[in-house]
Amino acid sequence: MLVVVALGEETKRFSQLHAQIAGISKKMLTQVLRELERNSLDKRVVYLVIPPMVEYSLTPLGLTLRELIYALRDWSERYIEEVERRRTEYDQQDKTLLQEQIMALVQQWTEAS
Amino acid sequence: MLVVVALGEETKRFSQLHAQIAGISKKMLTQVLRELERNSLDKRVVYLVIPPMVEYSLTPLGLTLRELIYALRDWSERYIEEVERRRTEYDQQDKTLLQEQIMALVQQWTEAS
DNA sequence: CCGGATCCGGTTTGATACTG
DNA sequence: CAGTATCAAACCGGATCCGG
Repeated sequence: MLVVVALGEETKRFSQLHAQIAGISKKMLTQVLRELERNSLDKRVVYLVIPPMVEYSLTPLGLTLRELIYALRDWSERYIEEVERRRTEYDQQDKTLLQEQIMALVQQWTEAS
Repeated sequence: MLVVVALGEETKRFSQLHAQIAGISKKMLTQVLRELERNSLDKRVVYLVIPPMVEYSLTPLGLTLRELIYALRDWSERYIEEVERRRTEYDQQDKTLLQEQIMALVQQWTEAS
């Protein structure tokens, strides 16, 4: 998905994509690009020069999918803060419950001794 | 994702969801539902009865996400055939190449002997 | 009925080195 | 530059048993 976003409107080279997508390995990038190509979502053009040059671009089909991915990205950007806030609450709630359970155990122990 | 679609508009019980989503294990369903709950995308209501009864429903936030998921589902339904057709072509192309390579090897071998 | 806990094989991934 | 090859490590996801 990030790959489709990274491709954007333009044709890009392998190393450009690799630099643009933080933390992806060459292996994974290759794998994803090949799979997209297989599904005809992107196009791969190899120039027979030295050093090698390979360009990737979205197909018309890929472009239609990109719109949806943009919508997802916008949703994330809009709600990411709320989700993270809620998640923190949820996790702390768990922590509170755990504390209560521990306190209960301590109490039982003190009563028993 | 399928879980969000399955939840739809209504409140549903665990076993309903489990029956509705083909091939998901209880473990996975539980895991997904808990993660969604953690991100406040669904709500979990436990009734303290025997046998247990647990109901799940989408939160307002979850409802906004559901719209996007519907869009993705529609995209899939619309283009799935094209993608599969292209994929088949792509794979057969590979097979053809492989055959050519094998033929070339056979030729070399027959020439050598 | 709705899970939690544990084990366990298979897939995926990262790291590293290498190549035309 | 744009990958491929190989191996170890991490991460699932399923199967099974248990428990309120």
